[in-house]
Amino acid sequence: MAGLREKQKADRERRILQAAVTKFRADGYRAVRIEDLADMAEVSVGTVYNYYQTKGDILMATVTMEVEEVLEAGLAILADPPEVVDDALLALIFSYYDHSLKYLSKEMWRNAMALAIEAPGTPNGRRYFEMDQRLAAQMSDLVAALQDRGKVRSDIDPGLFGTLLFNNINQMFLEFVKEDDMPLNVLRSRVAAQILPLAKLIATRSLAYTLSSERNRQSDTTSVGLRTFVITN
Amino acid sequence: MAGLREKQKADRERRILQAAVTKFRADGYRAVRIEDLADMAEVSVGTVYNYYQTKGDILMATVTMEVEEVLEAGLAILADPPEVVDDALLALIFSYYDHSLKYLSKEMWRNAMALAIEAPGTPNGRRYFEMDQRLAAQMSDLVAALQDRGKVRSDIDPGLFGTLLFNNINQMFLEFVKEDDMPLNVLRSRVAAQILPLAKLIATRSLAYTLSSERNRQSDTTSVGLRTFVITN
DNA sequence: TAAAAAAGTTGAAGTCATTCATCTTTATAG
DNA sequence: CTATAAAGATGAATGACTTCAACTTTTTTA
Repeated sequence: MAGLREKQKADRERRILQAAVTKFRADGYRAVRIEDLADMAEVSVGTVYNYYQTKGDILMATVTMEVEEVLEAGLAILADPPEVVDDALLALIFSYYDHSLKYLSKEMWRNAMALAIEAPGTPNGRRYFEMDQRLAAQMSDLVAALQDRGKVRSDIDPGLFGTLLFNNINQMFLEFVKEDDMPLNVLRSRVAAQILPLAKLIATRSLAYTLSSERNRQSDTTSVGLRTFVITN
Repeated sequence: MAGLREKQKADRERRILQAAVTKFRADGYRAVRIEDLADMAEVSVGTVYNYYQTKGDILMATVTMEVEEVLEAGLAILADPPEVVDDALLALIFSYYDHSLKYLSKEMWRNAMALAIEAPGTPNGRRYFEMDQRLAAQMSDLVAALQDRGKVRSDIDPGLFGTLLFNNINQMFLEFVKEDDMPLNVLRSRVAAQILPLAKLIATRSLAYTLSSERNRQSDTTSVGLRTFVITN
């Protein structure tokens, strides 16, 4: 089965992708020419195009690689999430962010996002938005898991709330990659500031709460909800 | 003052922009070559580049034109907004949407957005995000105006809430331009579904409400806030 | 194992955005 | 009004992505 030809093909594709990850990060997606990748991968320009349809495809392949790993890491957190809702949500989100620059630079992310918006109907565009959806779904799964354990109120729709969370962190990630100077810890603290009020809103009542009056409960819930709205986005 | 040279320059720039609006809409931003614009404007390729630094600049000039008119139309609504909060917000938002395709096609919007994300630090990128901010500010102004008239609760921060609204309608607009097939009325109804619960949340209490008990008020507010969260984004 | 077919590689050529040295037009000075 | 200077227009040249007809290598057939 694994004939010579198959082996050579797999090897060439691997070398091209490896060259892309290395060069794109080092010199920037824009600055790297297909010829540079071909040279490093020891193939011709034409061969690069036998494996990837466009330069954008090569970028999207690295994005896919990155996101697959991010989803993998997310599974580990889903399997055994922290007890407290705040911690659980932030653990998943921070694991996303911490992985996000493993293969991709900010410049690469910007170009990938631009590509997806520019041509949403192409295979690349669809693929990007499909990955977004898988991430949003994982977020929803976490909310559902927390709900199963009684940590999240039962009147919350995990799918809708997960999507809301994801849209938020995605928007913040966009602002992060837009600013070359912004360090990861600024992103982290901004996200924490936004997520914590939301987490409070969906969490089941604490013991301290249960002891307080019905009227106070309502009042508290209202003010938290409102504050969250104002801070959100 | 208005020497021959000045007149010719203004005329050439006008012709180039006119050619861009026409051709970009008819054939698509991607498909139109600078040479096509030059031919239609009766100048040379080099001259196009004397007036606009890049092809993206020409696109951004049309976006600017569009948004300036949108802001202008928004001012009229701000001057005398509908009485009811729902109506006022939707009037402004729909006026944005209705104008949005006057000069630009969806394909042009996609390319402009992609451009702004890809190169946020360039004059073009900054310009795009600055226009976003002006629109968000107008949204905030409307909320403030409604608040002055006692239609919006005084504990709402108009700036933050306007930005929240804008981020939402902006995201929905992105989804609209991503789908070539989606008609404007689908966008309108999606936005209405999202905005109405928010409007209810910030509107001052109706007479019926004022007559109800404090406990009911809190309860009602909470549930509206929650429902809104679940629907939002 | 040798010939034929299939699969894959190659780099030169095509296309389009962008640049720049040269030429033309307009304004200014004498 | 002529000569000089300043401003601006021009299109051929450059550089990068992408395509494709010709060439090589691998596999299959007999």
